[in-house]
Amino acid sequence: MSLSHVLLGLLSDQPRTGYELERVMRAELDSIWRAEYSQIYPDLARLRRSGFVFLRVLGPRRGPRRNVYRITAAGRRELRRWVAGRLEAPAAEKDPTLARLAFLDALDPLERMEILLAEERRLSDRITRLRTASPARGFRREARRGTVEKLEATRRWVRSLGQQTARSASTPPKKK
Amino acid sequence: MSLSHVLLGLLSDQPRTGYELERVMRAELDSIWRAEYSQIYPDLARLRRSGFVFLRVLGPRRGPRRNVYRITAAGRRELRRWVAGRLEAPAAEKDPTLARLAFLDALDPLERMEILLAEERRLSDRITRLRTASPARGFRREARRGTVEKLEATRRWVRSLGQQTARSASTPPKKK
DNA sequence: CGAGACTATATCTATGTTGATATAGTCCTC
DNA sequence: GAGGACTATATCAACATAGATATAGTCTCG
Repeated sequence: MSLSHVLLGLLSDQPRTGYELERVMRAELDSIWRAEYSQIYPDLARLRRSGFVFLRVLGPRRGPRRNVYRITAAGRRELRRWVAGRLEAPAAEKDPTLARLAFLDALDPLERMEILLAEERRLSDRITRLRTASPARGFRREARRGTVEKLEATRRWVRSLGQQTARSASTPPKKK
Repeated sequence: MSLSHVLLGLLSDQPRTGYELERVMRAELDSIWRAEYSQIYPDLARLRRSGFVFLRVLGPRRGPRRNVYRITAAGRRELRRWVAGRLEAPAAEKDPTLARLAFLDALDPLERMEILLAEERRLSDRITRLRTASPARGFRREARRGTVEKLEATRRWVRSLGQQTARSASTPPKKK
C-alpha cells in the first residue's frame, strides 16, 4: 500500500492537512503518485489508528477548521522500512499508453501514423509541464528527473515506431 | 477501463479461454498490463453482455470444459476506438519504485547507497527477464521494447543517483 | 455587499485490483 | 495406480481508486 507511505513521506517534511497533502502530491509527485481526497482522508484516519500520525485540530486560518497531521516516531520508522524496500509487494506495473499502442495492429496503417504523432505530442506536453512545474527539493527533485527520463525514453520509442511505420507505408506494401 | 480492451486486443488474434488470456498477458505484456483470474472471468462476462465477445463452450481437451471467447465485429470496432485514443481517461500513472526513492532522504547516507544498488540489481533482473522472454509479434513486440527502454532509463537514473550519493558520502559532509 | 476563488473536510457510489481458496478432470511419471 | 503437474473455471473478501457532490467559512476585488 504505497499511498499511506507517500503520505508519511510528505508528512516527514512538516505537518500538513489532507488538503495540503493532495496539493503537494499533485505538484511534486505527478506521474509518480497521486490520490483523490476520498482516498486521502480515510487513509489519514487509518494512519492515525496505527499510531503513525497524530492529529491536531486548529481553528481556521481561512476556510473551515484545519485537521493538521503530524508524523510520529513510529511513523518515521515505518517510512524508513518502506523506503529501504523491506516491505512492499511487487506492485504490478501498468502502462496504459504502452498497452494501447501494443494493439496498433488493429488499425490500418494510415491511421497508425496519426495516432503515433498524437501520442508524441501528448508526451512532449507532459514533459514540458513536468520541467516547468514548481521545483522540489532533494530526492523528490531527483524523482521528478527520473520521471522525465522515463517519459523521454517512451517518446523516443514512439518516434522510432513512427519512422518504421512511415517507411512501411511509403514502400509498396508487399503482402507477406 | 483498460483490462477489457487488452482482453479484446488479445482476442483479436484468435479465440482464447480466460486461462489462456492470463498466460498470454503474463508472457507478452508483463510490466504493461496484467490481471488475476478473479478479474478476467467477470470481465469476460461483461464483454459478453456488451456483445463484444461471444462464448463457445467446448468439451475438455485436457482438464475441465473450455469456455472459448471469440471477438465480434462490435468488439473489433470498440478495440479500434480504444487504440485510436478516442476514449480513455488520463489514467493516473504511478511508479512505486520512483515513489519509494523519492523519499530516500528518510534514510541516512550510508544506507542510501545500499538501497540504490539493490534497486539497480532489481531493474537489471527485470530487463534480462524481459529480453529473454518468449518473443511476441508486431506491435506487441515493439511495446515490450518500449518497456525495456523505460526500465533502462530508470536504471540509468538510479545509477546516476548512486554516483551522486557516493560522491557526497566520500567528501567531508560540509553541513550546509 | 455580492460574486467568485480558494481552503477545507467529508462522504457516496461504482469500479478496479489483489490474493486466497475451492473444485475437478487430465496427463505424465515412477 | 498414486502423486504431482497442468489446465481450467469460479467465487470471496478486502482493499484501492476514481469521480462526483455537499457543505461552509474566508478572502479579494469591484
